[in-house]
Amino acid sequence: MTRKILLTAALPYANGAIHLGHLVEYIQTDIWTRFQKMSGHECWFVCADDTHGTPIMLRAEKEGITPEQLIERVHAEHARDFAGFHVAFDNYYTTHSEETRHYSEDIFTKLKAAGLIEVRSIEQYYDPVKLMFLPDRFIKGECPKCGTKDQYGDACESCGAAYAPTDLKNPYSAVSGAQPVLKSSDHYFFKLSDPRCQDFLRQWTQQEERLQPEAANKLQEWLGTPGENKLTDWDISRDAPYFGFEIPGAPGKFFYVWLDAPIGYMGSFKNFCDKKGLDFDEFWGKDSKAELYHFIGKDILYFHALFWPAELAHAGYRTPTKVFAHGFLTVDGAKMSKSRGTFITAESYLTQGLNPEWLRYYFAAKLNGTMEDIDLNLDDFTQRVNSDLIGKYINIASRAAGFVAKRFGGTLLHTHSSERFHADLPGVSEAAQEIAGYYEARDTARALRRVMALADQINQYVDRNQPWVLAKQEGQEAKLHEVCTLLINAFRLLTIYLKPVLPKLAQRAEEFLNVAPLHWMDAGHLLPPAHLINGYEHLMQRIDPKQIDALIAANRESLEPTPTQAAVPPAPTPEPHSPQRHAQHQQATEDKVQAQAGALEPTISIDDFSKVDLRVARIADAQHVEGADKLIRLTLDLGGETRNVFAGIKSAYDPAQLVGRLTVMVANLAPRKMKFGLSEGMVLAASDTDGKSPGLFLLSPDSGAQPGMRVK
RNA sequence: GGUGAUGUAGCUCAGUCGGUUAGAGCAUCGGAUUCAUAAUCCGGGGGUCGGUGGUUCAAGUCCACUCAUCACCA
Repeated sequence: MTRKILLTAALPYANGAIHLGHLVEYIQTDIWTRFQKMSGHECWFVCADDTHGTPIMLRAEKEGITPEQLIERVHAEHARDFAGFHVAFDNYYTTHSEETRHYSEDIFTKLKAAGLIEVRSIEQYYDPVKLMFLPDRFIKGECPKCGTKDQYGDACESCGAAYAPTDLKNPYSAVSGAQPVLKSSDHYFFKLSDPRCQDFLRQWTQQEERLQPEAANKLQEWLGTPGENKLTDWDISRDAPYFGFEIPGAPGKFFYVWLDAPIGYMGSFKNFCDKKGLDFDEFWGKDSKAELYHFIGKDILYFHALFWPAELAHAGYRTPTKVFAHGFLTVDGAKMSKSRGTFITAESYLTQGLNPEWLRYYFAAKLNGTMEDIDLNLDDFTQRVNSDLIGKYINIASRAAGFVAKRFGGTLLHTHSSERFHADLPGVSEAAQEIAGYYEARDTARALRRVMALADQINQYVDRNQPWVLAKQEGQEAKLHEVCTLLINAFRLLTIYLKPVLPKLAQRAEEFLNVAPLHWMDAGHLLPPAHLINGYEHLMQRIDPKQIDALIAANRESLEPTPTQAAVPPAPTPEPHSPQRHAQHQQATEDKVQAQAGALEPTISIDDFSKVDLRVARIADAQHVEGADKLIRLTLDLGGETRNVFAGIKSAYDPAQLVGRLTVMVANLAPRKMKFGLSEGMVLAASDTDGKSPGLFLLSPDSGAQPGMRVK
């Protein structure tokens, strides 16, 4: 029976490069798609760039381009990276499309008609300089719990406390540095707390095989017991300025990016239907019989297993058949790290000349359909790929091909060899069904273990029959021909089993075997008698450990700010939103630790330190410097003495907001003549050591300090 | 802090309903082999199954506690 299947992978955010962490998901989904297509089902795999939200808007602004230009450029980069790893989407679209707008408005309107949308006034931090409301991740300040400075508005990276941005002490805007003010505004909410949603989700999430058991547990936790009403309403609007879709009938209000992101699945598929002449409603209509699967990272389970099905169900659409969540990727047992060179982008992997199918194979060998994290162990990666793919699988073709070409003119045995095959290599063709079951269950690790066990069995067969001995013996021609024919057939079967994982290699193998593209069904028969194969060319190179070293080195080097990067400071870490954001967040935390621990200056004595005369200074005046890009002219009051200092802090501070505040300066620094005048000292400010993380932060003494006090 | 997971050989992982002496691949050591781009085959060594306690005729598996790691807490 032909199934109708629609698959999605999570939408990557149009604000950064695809990296190895992303690829876990796209490769996993691609393997499943290819398996279903090979099995003869009607299967479509759609995805899109997730293009809306504050981070995109600000990033474009910093680059001096429009958001549309930014997302178009990133779309091309993403599409290139995915193609490079043989991730074969049927449609790779964008959420910034008329289709996605249409379904966003449609779903919103229907939810509103159902009484599930409510307008409520909420108070939020507002940046008075930038004239915009600030998302949590764009407000920084001191952790209300442990006092650590420069923490984001949602959680403390030092003590792990979670809180509201309004809880932060001494908050400031990560966009302008200004102190935010509280301002109220009307927001639209999706009433997830409505009994209809709670009841629906309680039933939907616990349905058999809807979610993985671990995920269902997690949902149970979020939902609470019946009557507990743990779900709260979801804020789905954002105020202008915002890059996204304006809400119909609500000027200046936009759909929150997380509302239209999953709707982008529909938008992409609608766009595909229009190009292909497919019936959209057959897949998304309320009574659709088609299967709909979302592959996601475990971090966005909340959105896909709560908001999304609740929205769909109450807007008159079908809900997902299943949601498959996977874990995160670690490299050598640790979070990906730029300083260690393990934050590896898809692009660098490819430009370093590594074969994408190595990674596809390794990920597949690790993925088992659960939410567990998977580790890319670089030594294991090298050994496993070399041993499994080259030593075991490809070697089978290589061992037989020479004899077939030299002794039999490339022709296989002229008689049917099926009986002999099943007797000498029992189970090799029968394993097709078992392996298919593992693929279906997304347990590719088990599927590949099974395939490699078959490869071992086949290599043992070679050693038992010693074709190189037969080749030298009189009258053993027929036996040699038979052994080689069996081997070529065995190789063909393994190629079928590996094809979802290794599409490109399988294609080359098909050329060698001189056969049409292989389908799963083809495992049911062998090559015909007297089949002619082509000359063997080595199908895949081994991984040279030096290539891995070079890859790590290249990704470590990329930390050095290039001219382009220096001109375009990266945006603050955006709101948690997608696997990519999660990874960025991980990496930011990790690098902070690395910078502190790794890049310290050599030890100095207390006497050395005493030579630096640090003083508390009051900023008496601050002025823009005509003709200077980075400088602000500060007049510093040292309690009786004033100094003129040029500080390179224009990127982070507005002169007006500096006047009156206290800071710390080096009072005995040799005066320096600058283009704009004499600078008599320097003020102290913190910034990221590698210039990668944004922001520049002037030091301030605690209250009570007076201008002129010595800092020691 | 609460919750959900994970912890088995040097590394990466299997281990079903509790049931023989806990398995595989890789790595390592010894041997064989030379068709195959040093690829293959045979064999050996390597484990207090995170820890403690309990249930049981029997625990990697079930229970309690505990330690470590990861994630989530909208």
